Amino acid sequence: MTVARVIVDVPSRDTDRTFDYLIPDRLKGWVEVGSRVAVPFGPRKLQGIVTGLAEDAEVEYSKMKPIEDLLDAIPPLSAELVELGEWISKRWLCPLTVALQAMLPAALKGRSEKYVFPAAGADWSEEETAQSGGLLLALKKGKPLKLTGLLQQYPEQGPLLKRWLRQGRLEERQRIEDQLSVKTVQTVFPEEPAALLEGLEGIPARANKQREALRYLAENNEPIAVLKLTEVLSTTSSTIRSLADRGLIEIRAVTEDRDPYANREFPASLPMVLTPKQTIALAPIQSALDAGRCETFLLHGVTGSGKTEVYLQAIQRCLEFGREAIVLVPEIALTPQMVERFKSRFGARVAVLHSRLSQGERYDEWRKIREGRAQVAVGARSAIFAPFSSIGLIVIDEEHETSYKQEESPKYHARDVAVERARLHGAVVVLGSATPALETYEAAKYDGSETALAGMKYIALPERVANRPLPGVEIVDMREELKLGNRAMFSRPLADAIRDRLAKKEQIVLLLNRRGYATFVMCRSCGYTAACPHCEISLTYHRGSQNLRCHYCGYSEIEPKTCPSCESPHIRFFGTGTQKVEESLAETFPGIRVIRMDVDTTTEKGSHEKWLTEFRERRADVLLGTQMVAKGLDFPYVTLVGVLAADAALRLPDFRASERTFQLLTQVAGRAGRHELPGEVIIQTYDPEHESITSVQGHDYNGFVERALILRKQLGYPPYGRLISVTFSHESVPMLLSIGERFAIGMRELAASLGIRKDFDAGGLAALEILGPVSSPIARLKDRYRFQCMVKYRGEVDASSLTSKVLEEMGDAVKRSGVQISVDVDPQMML
DNA sequence: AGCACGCCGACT
DNA sequence: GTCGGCGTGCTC
Repeated sequence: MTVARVIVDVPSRDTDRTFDYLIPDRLKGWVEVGSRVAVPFGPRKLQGIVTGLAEDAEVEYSKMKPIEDLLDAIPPLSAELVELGEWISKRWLCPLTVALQAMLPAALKGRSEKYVFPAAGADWSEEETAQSGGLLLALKKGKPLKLTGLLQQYPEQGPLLKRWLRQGRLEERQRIEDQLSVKTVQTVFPEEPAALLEGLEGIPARANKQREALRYLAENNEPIAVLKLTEVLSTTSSTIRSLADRGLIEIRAVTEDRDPYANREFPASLPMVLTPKQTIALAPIQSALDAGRCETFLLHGVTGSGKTEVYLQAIQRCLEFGREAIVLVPEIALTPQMVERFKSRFGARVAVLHSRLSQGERYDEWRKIREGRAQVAVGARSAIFAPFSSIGLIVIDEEHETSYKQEESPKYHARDVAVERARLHGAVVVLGSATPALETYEAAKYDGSETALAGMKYIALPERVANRPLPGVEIVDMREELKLGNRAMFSRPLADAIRDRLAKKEQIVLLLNRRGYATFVMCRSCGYTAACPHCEISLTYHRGSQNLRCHYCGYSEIEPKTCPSCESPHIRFFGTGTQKVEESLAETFPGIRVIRMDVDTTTEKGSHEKWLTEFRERRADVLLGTQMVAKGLDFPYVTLVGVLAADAALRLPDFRASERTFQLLTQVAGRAGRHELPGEVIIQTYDPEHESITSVQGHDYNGFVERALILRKQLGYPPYGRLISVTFSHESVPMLLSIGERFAIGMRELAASLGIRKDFDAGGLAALEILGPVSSPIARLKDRYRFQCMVKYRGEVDASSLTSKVLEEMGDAVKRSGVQISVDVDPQMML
């Protein structure tokens, strides 16, 4: 007898295993690995995913319950994606259901809903019916009604409802419901014109609208949406329905895709002639595709070197073999401009997945992929789970971007998932960047790398297309500016350059590197700084709402007029926000047209695109923003890039701070002079000697990275050592410390018992080290104190499974203590 | 994660 | 006596 192994959708350690269910006869042959099912689980009903079919059950038959329902005719996940999910859950230590859930579009995250029904055989007296004030009548109609809805509609009847439920005269039944279904449109299918004209005779003389409709349909003899038809004829749907009753037309519900790009045209584009360098870069990728070899390439190409065209032609090749391709792009760079390049080349074969689509739109794009109507998926991080069946190529553009690591569970890195998924499909991976992550670069350049990326091939694209030069970079020492008496936000060289571009009607991109430099409030008399009462974080000033807000928990308070501590009126807002820069620009350069892009101006759907279009059409002189102006934009008239506060993020307590700064500066510098007009970059800093800044000047990626790698090796940081951070949080510190200590001791003991000693390799790196517990960089969050342990280990140690073993052993004690534990394997942000 | 079961305090 | 507080344990 076949049973289904099911992972139920309960994200906890206790339930992170399969449960066996009988497959009822009516579902035989339909339930497959990857099927989404509704199953009874204890007293409730849950959604689950079938991860296996087996002949023998793990539990005795009497205990086993049948699957109650199959939620989709075609399984939303393939066996391959289920396998990938299992790999993710092991690699990043999360419950399997969390990994599987991440692969489903939000529309399929079924929720269990409860409905109230009259129980079979129950009846009510007339008096009771009257007493219920209509509630009972509504229930007896048989429509599913939710308890919460009933309470809202009949607020007086709470006690009555409760009594009848308790007496069993009313009962609750659960259903698993999708958050949304396929969109359908009522559509008119007319008969042949001749039949329609014949039908005219049978229509009463006074039914003018029906005649009109018939004549219209005889002339335009094709299916049309009911809504559209009523609009064209300025009539109502009852007219149309009458025609249907006469059998002259048929009305059917037709599924319709919500195409987010429906109103846009994409002129077809043909493959461009590659430069000799591009041809050389493409060759090894193509030969791997031709031979069906499963290989990973790092395509290291400077900004403006034409990486995208290389991707496009590799995809072309992949499609010629009848295989599919996934392209990952950082969310922020997934602009219409980017999408257009893919749509122009591959037309309707492209599906686009990103977070600015509505849930419904995303579901439709997802279905296009699963049903084989699209062969290319372009999207942000989660597009790596696109439900293709035969992937030939996975491209990750700007592979160094931190947004490829998901910060919530499952805390996966799309780059690592891509390599694993490619392995399962025998596909080629291309990682592209002007500033590859150190991990990637090391794996591509050196044999014997121990990272998950080891064995990668390195391809360089060191020149811009058409021999365009990389922009000149000038570094301005802001301390000198101060000495010369310039206390403004803009140094003299930058101000001069801005004036020059305004005169020439060229465009400017200004980057305010604001990470670690948030606008905080400080009293100049006593040094008081406004901090969140729930988190150990300074509050950020928001001018629009005139309040102070905590970016972590959302707490807000009104801006203080005097210092809450010493009552001095000299309380000031420090730091430089984009708003302040905008004001300063307006003062310094009267008449300047500025587009400001930051979280405040781009939250609205579509606003991001709107601003960029406006800038492209040269309706503004300056594009001012944070990180988001640095990524992937390509505007021909931008000839000046200015960076304010280049060093702001350098002092963050994160070993990747200088790598990040270098990458950001190089990327933003790359926005200048990408077309005919040459570009110039001016970087303002208080730390002009810092390597991450000076290296940008010489466009010296390799030099910067080689030096950075030496440092990483000395300190045992990635890519040489690897990290797992384990964060403990609780309202009380002693509890935290005791659990944290137990974890650290548990890890050391387990490692020792397995013969993993704190022995050092040739580079002086310990095989496994447990640091902490120490207070987290964010010491308190939402009223919970936070401590963390860092597991630092060499690649050959399977520290993930050690960690998971120790945490499992501690399970009961942890549960009783109420301490929350969060594990981050390969953390990208140390904050 | 829920949800039931179970064992203790403050009310009709 | 009973309503309801939340500790503990299970879910095929």
